[in-house]
Amino acid sequence: MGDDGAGNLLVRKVASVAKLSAEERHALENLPMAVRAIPARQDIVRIGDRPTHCCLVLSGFAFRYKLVGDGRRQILNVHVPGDIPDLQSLHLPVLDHNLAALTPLTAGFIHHDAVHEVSARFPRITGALWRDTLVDAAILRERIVSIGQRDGLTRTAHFLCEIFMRLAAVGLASDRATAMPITQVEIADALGLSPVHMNRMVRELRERRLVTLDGQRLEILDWDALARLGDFDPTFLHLDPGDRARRP
Amino acid sequence: MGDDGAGNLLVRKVASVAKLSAEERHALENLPMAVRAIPARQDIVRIGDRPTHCCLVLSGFAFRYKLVGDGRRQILNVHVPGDIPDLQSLHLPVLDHNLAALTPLTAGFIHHDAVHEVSARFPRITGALWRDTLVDAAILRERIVSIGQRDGLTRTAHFLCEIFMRLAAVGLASDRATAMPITQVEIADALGLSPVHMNRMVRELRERRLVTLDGQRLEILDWDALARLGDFDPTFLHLDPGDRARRP
DNA sequence: CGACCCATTGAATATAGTCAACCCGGGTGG
DNA sequence: CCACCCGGGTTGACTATATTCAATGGGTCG
Repeated sequence: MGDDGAGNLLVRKVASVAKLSAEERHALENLPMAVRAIPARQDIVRIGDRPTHCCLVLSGFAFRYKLVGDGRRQILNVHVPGDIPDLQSLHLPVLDHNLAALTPLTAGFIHHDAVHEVSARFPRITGALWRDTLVDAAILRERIVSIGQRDGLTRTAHFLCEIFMRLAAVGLASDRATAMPITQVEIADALGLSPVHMNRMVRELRERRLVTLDGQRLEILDWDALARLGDFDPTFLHLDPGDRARRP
Repeated sequence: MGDDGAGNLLVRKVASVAKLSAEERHALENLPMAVRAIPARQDIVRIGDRPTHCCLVLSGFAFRYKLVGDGRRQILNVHVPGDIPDLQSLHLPVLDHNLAALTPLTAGFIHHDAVHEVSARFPRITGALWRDTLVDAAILRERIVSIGQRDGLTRTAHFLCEIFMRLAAVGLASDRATAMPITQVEIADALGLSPVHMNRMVRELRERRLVTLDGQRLEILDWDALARLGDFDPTFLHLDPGDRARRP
């Protein structure tokens, strides 16, 4: 039941939207949750599945992806601690994409029934969860814009800004650096670029002294220049003012 | 209050998810709704706005889009009658994209308060509306896959399949044809292709005798071949079995 | 040590973008 | 009534961004 962080991530997420009553907080903290460790690169749920649980990322990164006819992979979104990547399975019974661990992961699995129950008792919790899926959609929209209209370099800069801000919003980034255990191949698959081209874009950003990125750690050397180059406007993240203040 | 179709579109959408009680049906049918006609190409709400109403498309097409730094436009999704394109404004107060009429449009505007109220009284209506935003997100995910991984021809074929099926699902397509008043420039902006290239893709589909498309009407000449070419699997539309049966 | 994954780089190629021109139909105004 | 204009569609020619192919090096882990 992990009160050492597990429930708190949920409480925090919901509390960032609506002030919680003691009752609501109690209900969230006591949601029955099965905590599991998942090795890197392992699928958690697959396209076509009918999940019975929601998956709350406790530590590590997860990602969702789809494969196309000729075997190529598109990564849809990367998920950081505090995210509930498959929340949509509450109302869309069959999964239309895969969810996998990007790094070694600990995740809490909460039965749909339990979520429905809390949600029925506390409308504001429903609202907060719904909102969470809407922010996910907003991120998807911005990704469409990036892939559809921005060139490789802009796209890459934008992505790094986005991930950095999302990590900062959950307290996982320092002023200018954060753990970022994601390979170039994976970023490439997320941005619709080839791995080779991705590598060149990363090199370019490095040579321009905007970031360092080594597969384990992302360091922002010049946030303003990076955001300008990446055409990055954080509105789409719908961060609350408190989180937004944490901008580097 | 338009019982001549207006409320019914809502009733139908919700009823396709959960069997409605007489009470629920009554509440939906009597949602106060301001019906307005909007000329083609006019913005309805803009990025940065804080909408107070939700917009239900009654007839005509709408679309959502974003502009990037250098003026290019990315169309995020096209909306058909029955859609509520800005439902997310219920929980995300500031809009992160624009909504506009693609064709002359009639739309019903329902105050957020009214939606919240019905939603508070009838959890299944909440669920159905939430679900609606989730299907929108599923469409966005598939769009990411298309733009990120599929070449121009595949992408175009996929898009035509998608739109056709969505129109068929709301009864707006015959066996093999449907009204489709969308220009090539708009399809191009939706798929992240240049207008010139879009034109060539349309020509190619026409020359292969898969579709005819003239800016007013889409006719499917060979659904199976088109779906195969477009790598189209309708799972992501999350249509209910009844609608799915209407496959051409 | 060898296998493997990831990063890196050069060279050739391809898909898609840009530029520019032309056509057509419909609406407008002289 | 006809000339003009405008939006949308169409096409050719050229260019560019990004992909593919191929090869190499550096870690890490059995």
